[in-house]
Amino acid sequence: MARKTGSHSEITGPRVRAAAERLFARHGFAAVSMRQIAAEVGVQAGALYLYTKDKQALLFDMMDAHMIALLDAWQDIDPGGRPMARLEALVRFHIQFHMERQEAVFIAYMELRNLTPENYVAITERRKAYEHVVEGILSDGNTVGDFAVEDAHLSAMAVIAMLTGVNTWYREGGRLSLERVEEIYWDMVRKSLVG
Amino acid sequence: MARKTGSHSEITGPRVRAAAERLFARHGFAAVSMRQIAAEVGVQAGALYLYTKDKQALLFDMMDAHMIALLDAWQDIDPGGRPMARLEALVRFHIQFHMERQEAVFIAYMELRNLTPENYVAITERRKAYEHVVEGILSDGNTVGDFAVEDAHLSAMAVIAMLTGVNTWYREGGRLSLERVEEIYWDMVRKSLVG
DNA sequence: GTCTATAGTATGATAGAC
DNA sequence: GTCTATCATACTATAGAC
Repeated sequence: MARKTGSHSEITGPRVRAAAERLFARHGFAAVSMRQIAAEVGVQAGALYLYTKDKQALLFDMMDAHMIALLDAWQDIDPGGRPMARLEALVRFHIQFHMERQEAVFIAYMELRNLTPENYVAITERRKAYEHVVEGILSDGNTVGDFAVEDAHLSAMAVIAMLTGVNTWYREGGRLSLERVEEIYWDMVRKSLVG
Repeated sequence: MARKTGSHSEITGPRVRAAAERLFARHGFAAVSMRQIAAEVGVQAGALYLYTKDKQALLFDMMDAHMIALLDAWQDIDPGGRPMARLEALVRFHIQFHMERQEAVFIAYMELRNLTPENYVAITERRKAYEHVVEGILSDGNTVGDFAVEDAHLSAMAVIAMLTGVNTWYREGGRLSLERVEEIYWDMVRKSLVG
């Protein structure tokens, strides 16, 4: 019992980050005030600075955590083996991971321009690392004959844009289950990459 | 010579809209002040209200004009005839149109959440009209045997996301000409939609 | 048509009481 | 750890001079 009564650092910290993520996703980083975030958490504006250096750090930390989570999760799931099998796993993983974190994904795409130059570089590096994963699978697939793409980088960008686009239109409880969506997207992706 | 000396309404109005578009695209609607727009144009902040009702109207008007331009331009270009030919025309048109108006496209996607509820509905209706164009071509293509898609709406959304994604990575003077990019994207789109 | 001045309010961040 | 109070600054929009 070394901790003081009334110390909620481990509870309030995550709540601040969650509130900021929700509000940034809904209204945009620039449109949200520290007072709004504080109100959502149930503390005063000044108290937020116990959990974050400033508003910029709040944004950067959540974007960086998101990108790291994306890269780590793929590392864990990557089945290895044939490029065709790896890409199918990636398509399903990408759709699931992005649908489960709609708010973080939204922020990661929309708020790049609100990062300081150094923070922008850091996040862009992480994004490139993910794009490189996809590009690598397509290149390998070209080599072993699983795919026949003219330009692995272009095709990687096309595939990523297509998959992330699910977030903009899919709504739970609609006509199609997410599993069905994964199925059809994988079918489209596969066909688009073979001779 | 009915106009007063010093009257520049027809000149300043468009300059205000152009400056706003440039600044909103670069920094985001919420992050841009009326003072910044005025400075860019070379007038005082108060003078902007001669050319727009308020900041919201500035945003809505540019988004609405963009969506109308998109729909009108396709109407003019649509070759009719077989769905396969129409879709190829649309793929090339979409890439070209969106690449030529990067700032307007960026705003149309990013600033939806900064529209008032009524304005949001209006823009969303225009967007749906465009999506309906693509979906219609795919449905017709299913009927006449040009395409074999399981769900025309899903495939329309997938195609649109893929094509608009070009804006996020293509840079003029890079490895590939835009014509080459159109070629490869059309190849991917076509293959993804046939048996 | 554009200016200056200003009303009224909100902002990010900090200092110091408890 | 959280509060209140506050600094210094910025904001949108309007009024009224020219």
